[in-house]
Amino acid sequence: MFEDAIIKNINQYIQLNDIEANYFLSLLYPKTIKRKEYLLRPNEICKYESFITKGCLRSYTIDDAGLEHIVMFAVEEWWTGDLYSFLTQTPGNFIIDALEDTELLQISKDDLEKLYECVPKFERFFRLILQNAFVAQQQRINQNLSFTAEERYLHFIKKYPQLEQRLAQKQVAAYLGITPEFLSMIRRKLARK
Amino acid sequence: MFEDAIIKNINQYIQLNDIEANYFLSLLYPKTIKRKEYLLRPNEICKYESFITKGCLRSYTIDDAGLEHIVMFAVEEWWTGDLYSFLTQTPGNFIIDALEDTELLQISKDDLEKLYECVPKFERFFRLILQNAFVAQQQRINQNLSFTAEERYLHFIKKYPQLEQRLAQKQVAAYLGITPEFLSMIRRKLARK
DNA sequence: CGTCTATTTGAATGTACTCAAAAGCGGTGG
DNA sequence: CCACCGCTTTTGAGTACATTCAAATAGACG
Repeated sequence: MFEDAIIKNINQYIQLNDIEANYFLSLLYPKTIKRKEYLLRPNEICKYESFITKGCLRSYTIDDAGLEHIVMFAVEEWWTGDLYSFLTQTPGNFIIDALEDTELLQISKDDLEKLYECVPKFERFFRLILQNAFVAQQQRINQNLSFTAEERYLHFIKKYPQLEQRLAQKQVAAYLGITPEFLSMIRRKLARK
Repeated sequence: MFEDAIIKNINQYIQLNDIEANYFLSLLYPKTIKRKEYLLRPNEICKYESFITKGCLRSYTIDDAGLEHIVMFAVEEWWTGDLYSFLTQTPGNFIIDALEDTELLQISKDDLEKLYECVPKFERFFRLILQNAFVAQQQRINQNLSFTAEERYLHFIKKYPQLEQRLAQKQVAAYLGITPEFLSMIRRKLARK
């Protein structure tokens, strides 16, 4: 059951009894999206935070020149969404679409607020999730400031070895902040060694 | 009183009664550090998260070439610390020092855990703080990917107009991810318009 | 199998860096 | 109060990392 995965995941952070777990599950909407379909279209309001049970998504922007820049990937056991848009319920900056056929469990802002009221332990759960995400982002910012493109690439494949297999190089380049051509050159150079 | 500032700040997010507020205040250690002194030395374990009542700090790394890269500034009403080091109580990656004479209120990890137990509302408080920090970081990552140095500079002075006044250009450059020389060129070019 | 997209390769270009030196600024002590 | 010292900022020339544009090749999907 897809519901098992999310409860198991949550139990790594907080302890839920059956009533709490079932209440939480009752708030979730399952959704499937196919590869290349949108979870969040440009300028759309983000109505749900989504927990991924299967598949892979990217959150990205498109700049004035039409180039895509990937802010995050999300795979199984990760939460995704445009948090700013979700919190403010105003149109966001990010676009989210599927890089693989994907299955999600979604929770709306109202239901999440209710959940915080009824089961305050979830405040803790999402605080812990956010702490981890904050630390990871801070490290990424530091790397973007400190590392060359080649160093960032080497760090990426070391940190997420399984993820690189699932992604087109183009997507990796858009995440690292370089052009696909330059990533291709970096890989050629590394392969010659 | 410096204690007023932090309670006022917290009351913007959660409602504390006097008992809760006083309990929280009892867990805080005041500290002052002078300009150029360290809050966190290289490879030191981060024992406290710190709320700034006066002054300005920077969290940064030094790369192999000896260059400094600033991950965040922190001024009045902000929390700072090396969250990874604080959570794991292992040596961290960041160095924190004061850019101005600074006054802080510090809380230890043990006391913070106690606080979460005794006053669970603080789970909510720090979740909300982290949400905001997460959103801000995500936007910064996107800008580092999408914008030129000039665009990043213009965005920075627009977003933190009062902060630029307090910082040496060198520090701004280390935050934007460029050399001081190049920031100087950007400013000259902008001034000519 | 054919079409469309991703990847590779190369040449020319641009953005930002390095190194070096001069000028400016702020704090401190005489 | 001025002079000096150290650090920051400015300026310029040469360089390196990464991009752009274009074309060829490879690969994925219907």
